[in-house]
Amino acid sequence: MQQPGSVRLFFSTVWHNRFRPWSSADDPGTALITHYNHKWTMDRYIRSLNPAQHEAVTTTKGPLLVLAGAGSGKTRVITVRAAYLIHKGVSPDSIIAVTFTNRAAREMRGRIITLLKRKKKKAPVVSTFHSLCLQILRKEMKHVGLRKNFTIYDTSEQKAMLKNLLIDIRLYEKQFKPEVILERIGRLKNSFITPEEMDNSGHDPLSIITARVYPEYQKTLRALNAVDFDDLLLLVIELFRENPEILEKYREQYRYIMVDEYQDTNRVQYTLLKLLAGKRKNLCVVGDDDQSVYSWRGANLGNILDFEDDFKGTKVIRLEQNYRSMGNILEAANSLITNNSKRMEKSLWTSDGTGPAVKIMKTIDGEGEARLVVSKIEHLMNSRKLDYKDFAVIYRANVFSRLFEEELRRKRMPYTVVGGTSYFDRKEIKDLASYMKIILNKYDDVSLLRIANLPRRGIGITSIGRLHDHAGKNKISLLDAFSKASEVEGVNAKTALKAAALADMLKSYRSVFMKGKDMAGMLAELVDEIGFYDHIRSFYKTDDVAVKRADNVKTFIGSLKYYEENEKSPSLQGFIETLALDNRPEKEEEQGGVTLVSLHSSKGLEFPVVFIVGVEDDTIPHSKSIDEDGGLEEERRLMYVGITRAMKELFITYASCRTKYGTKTLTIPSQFIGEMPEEVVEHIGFEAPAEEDDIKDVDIRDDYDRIMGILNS
DNA sequence: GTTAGTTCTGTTTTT
DNA sequence: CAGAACTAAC
Repeated sequence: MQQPGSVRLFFSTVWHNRFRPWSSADDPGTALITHYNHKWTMDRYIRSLNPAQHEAVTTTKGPLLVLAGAGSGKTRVITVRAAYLIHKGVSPDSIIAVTFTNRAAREMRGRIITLLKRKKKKAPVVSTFHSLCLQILRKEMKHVGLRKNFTIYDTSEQKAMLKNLLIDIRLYEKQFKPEVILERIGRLKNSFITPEEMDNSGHDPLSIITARVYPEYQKTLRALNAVDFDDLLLLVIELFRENPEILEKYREQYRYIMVDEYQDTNRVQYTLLKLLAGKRKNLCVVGDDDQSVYSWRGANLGNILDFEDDFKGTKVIRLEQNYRSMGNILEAANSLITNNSKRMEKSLWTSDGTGPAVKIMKTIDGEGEARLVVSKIEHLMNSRKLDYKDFAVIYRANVFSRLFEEELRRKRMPYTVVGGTSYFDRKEIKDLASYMKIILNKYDDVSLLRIANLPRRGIGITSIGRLHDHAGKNKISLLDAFSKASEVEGVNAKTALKAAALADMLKSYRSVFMKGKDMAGMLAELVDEIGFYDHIRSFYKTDDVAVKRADNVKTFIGSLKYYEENEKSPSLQGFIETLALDNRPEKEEEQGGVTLVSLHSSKGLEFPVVFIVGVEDDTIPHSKSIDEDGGLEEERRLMYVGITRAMKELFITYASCRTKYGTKTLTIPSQFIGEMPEEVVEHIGFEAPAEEDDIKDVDIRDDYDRIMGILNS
């Protein structure tokens, strides 16, 4: 039942906390929980929820679909629900919460732990789909066709492997790039089509090549004792289907399943959930169809739209009260999203004030846009006593970040770029990781190929090719072929010696690493032995770049050390898996600067002041998306996600001229701008001056002051 | 086997 | 324009 009194009390507390003028972007839930931890009991947590949230938390049996609009306390529902279940006597071991990203998992785990602190109860498992599956595979290894120490291939390794394969079977054609074929294969795998069931009736060349290559691809992966990301889930599903008793074991184990960001699940993940839920069907999924922006990656909106049909007796709960954004922002978002036809009807509301209008600003070009946004941030910081971290600049494509980075650097303002090239994707890191992978898994030809002549040790592609062929013919691993290089035809004695030496070295490191003692020290030694720093110095022409790359290597060694010190039973395999599955540096600390982030990765974040930039036709919606089925609607959802990140103030900017691929192009404003109601927006035409000091012309000066006046009022 | 010059191609991104 | 990938000449 509803508890009006306490609801009121709770929200006024939150409001107070949150709307202390320009307070930080803390989530109200977290802030409250940490702050009042000492006196809030579970009962009060429960009563502090609004009626819909309350119902979601206390409905513990059967299938439950929570349609949670942006900023409606979705994560809070999951965390409090977990705590509630435990409070009701459910063992923490019986509960599992599944997320997509490690970031989300970490955050959720942290919040649940906070909630449970008083009770000193063990926290339930919070895991991503992939790490959950990896764990299961590891435990049930003997039932799966994998050998010990198998390797997980990331996208680039997948690509490298496929390319080699294509060359081997003489199907490598430039017009059919490995990544395109890989995408096809991925689609097949995620539709549960095995190589044997492959439909060979395709007519176009790409289909023919895919049909031909897919079985080989899968065979090769197994030969290399490797799996790709899709396999992690598929192998578990296969395991469950072939071994009902094992499935039963996990069903008994995980009696309560919760899924976050359910709109992002693909068919395979959904199947896995169905299998795990079993007859009990204690499956609680939380998501927002309006925030589904990953369909290009296989996310299936059908999963959310069909949930009710698939699980008979599903209880559907809508969370429509928004605790994040002011009225005008919400209104703009609501109005925009109603232009989508395929969606579950819901409408966000707030009991908060309307707040300032959504400001739409036009600038002459991309550079002017950056100057305008940055100077606007400067002004707001001073006038509203805001911090750098209260601002976010959100763009459609990562290339946009550069303009803003340059401008922020020029003004010496701190900033953090979210996403982009990850630290572990750096070449030098991947090189070292390949060394570690081949040391761990001697069948991992892809890794050996990568480092065979890196640093240069005189083993050229011709010799490598011969060794590779030899390995293929004799059905031995490439590493073994290296060891016996002298027996291989066409490899000259000198080269053979070098190859054998490399193999020896790798094998000797294997025994050392396997002891699991001071692996960081071992790695440092390895780096030394192969002369990696010299290699970096010669590879990168300029000194400062080389120094930076060398620093990355040191950081990498440091992260291994960190791993060893913080892991209960550290192992080489464990570290490499962390690398593959949790692709983030250890210290992902918020540096407290202005946040630069793509629309996609802004999902789940919130900021008092948000600038969505480059809101032009062909950018949002992106020209490449509109041809695709439902592409426009997905782009609209993307815009919706961006808008709903803003708490207090939202700026939407576009430039009338933009440099694309080195040429200036005239642009037109995005159609989405017109889809927001006139009552909540304010248009400001504005040409940013090059620099405040450069303004000599009085007219421009006046104009600048006038518009700044409007903006700051 | 290595290196320097040339062509091509540009979303989004987690695991 | 800029980075990757590829080709042709040392």
